[in-house]
Amino acid sequence: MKEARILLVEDDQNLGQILKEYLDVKGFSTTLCRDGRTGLKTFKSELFDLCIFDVMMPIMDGFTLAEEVRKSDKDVPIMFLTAKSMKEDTIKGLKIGADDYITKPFSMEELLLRIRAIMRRSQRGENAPPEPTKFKIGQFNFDYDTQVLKDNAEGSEMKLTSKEAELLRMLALNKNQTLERSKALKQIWHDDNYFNSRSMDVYITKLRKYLKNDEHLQIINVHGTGFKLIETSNETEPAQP
Amino acid sequence: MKEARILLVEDDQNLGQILKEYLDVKGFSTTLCRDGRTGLKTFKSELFDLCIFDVMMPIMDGFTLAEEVRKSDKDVPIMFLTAKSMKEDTIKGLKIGADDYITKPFSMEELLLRIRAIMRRSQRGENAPPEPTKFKIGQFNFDYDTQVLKDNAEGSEMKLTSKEAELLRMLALNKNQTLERSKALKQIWHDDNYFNSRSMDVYITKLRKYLKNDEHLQIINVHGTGFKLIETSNETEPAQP
DNA sequence: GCCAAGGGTTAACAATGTTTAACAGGCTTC
DNA sequence: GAAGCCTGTTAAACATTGTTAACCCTTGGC
Repeated sequence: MKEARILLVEDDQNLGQILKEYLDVKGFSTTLCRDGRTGLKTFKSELFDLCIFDVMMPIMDGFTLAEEVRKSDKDVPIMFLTAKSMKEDTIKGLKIGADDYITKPFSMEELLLRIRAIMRRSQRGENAPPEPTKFKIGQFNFDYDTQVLKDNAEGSEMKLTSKEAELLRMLALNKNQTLERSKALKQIWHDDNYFNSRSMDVYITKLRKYLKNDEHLQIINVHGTGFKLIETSNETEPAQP
Repeated sequence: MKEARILLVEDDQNLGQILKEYLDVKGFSTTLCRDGRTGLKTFKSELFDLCIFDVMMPIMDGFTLAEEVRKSDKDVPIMFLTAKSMKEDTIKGLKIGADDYITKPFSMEELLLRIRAIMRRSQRGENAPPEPTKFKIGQFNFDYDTQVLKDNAEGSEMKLTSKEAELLRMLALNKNQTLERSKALKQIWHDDNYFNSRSMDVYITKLRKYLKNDEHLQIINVHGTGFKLIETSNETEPAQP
């Protein structure tokens, strides 16, 4: 099982640092932000499995941050650190969709137990529909596990690199739909920034070359948004009004 | 449940004696040492389920002692007694792999609760389903205990070295998933650095040679991340989402 | 002690994979 | 249609991995 990523937003530098070190030692990959604004920015550019937000923070409080986060990801588990168990806070948090609360002061051990509980829960969710790893794309068979793309027309096989395979898989999973650039960047490159974005463009070019034998396949760009792998059927000639 | 053994290292004779008596009454078998040096010596010659070290001690402080102990046992739970909750101390301790802290002054009751919590935790770890040591990998049978890899197709047996066996075991445990390079290095080489990483590459080559008779087995590289042992079934039928 | 064998590491070089740079077009907006 | 960002493409630069062989060690026999 891969190292889980945690986004920790805590304005108290001391507590934040201690928590981060502790969680890192316990096998998580933790990113610490000092305030809600940088927290939100970080969340939008990287991929996390769990968010832990302090409620009382300057600039942007934990609840507001959570609401913003929910706008771009409605599933990621969120946990709040509250000064004391205030009913109002609790209710507000529940509305936003918090997964757990922990009231200061708390022991590291307790925090860890709760984190593991949440992880276990959200894993179950993932277990439900296993994502396919073998695809039929036009005249090709693509096996994500072996990273092999087979051209059924020519009978040839091409060995893809891991990045090529990951990108093609995401495109295939979203066939005929737009795959958002930032989504792919977060999942494959783990960071949505300019250089990775250009790198992704290079991979799009490579994939287009791999698929060029089948004229019914195209990877088209959706300007400012992402890419779309489209497969047009042979006999369907749509009328142009 | 067997009587748990505790190694208590505390330079304050009064406190040490009181703690020992209390713990003994509560059903533990406690060994008390007055300083880090004798503590280390004792640890190396006997078996303990838990260590409790005072941080402030002459000759050898608790952290140094813990580091030494970690060299010969990287799993035994260690708990620190600290004069006050010093942030630096906490961080230092966490890096070493402490399981808990307790700040003086503390109540006996609190200490007992924490000890039991730790015991419960480490027991859970032990109770968890024991990791398998015998694997069926494609046309091979691999026995980690005897370090023997048997080729069922040819009927031949190969004797692996310990490093080969450990690496193959980790790959087998993560079959069809990516085994992170750093994870393997930490577990098998105990240090994730450039040279060990190259050494691991050499072992990957060796394992590939061992497995090359079965064409459905591959150890493929996930660039910048690790390796994946994949076993492909004979029939390749791509799923249509 | 000396030698040989085996296991493990380091070195060296080849091959492969990924990112960055550079430049050429494209799409949008005003 | 000009300015400014986005995208397409290529090639060079950089980083990681594959492989072989030499080089340490340690161990055990003589």
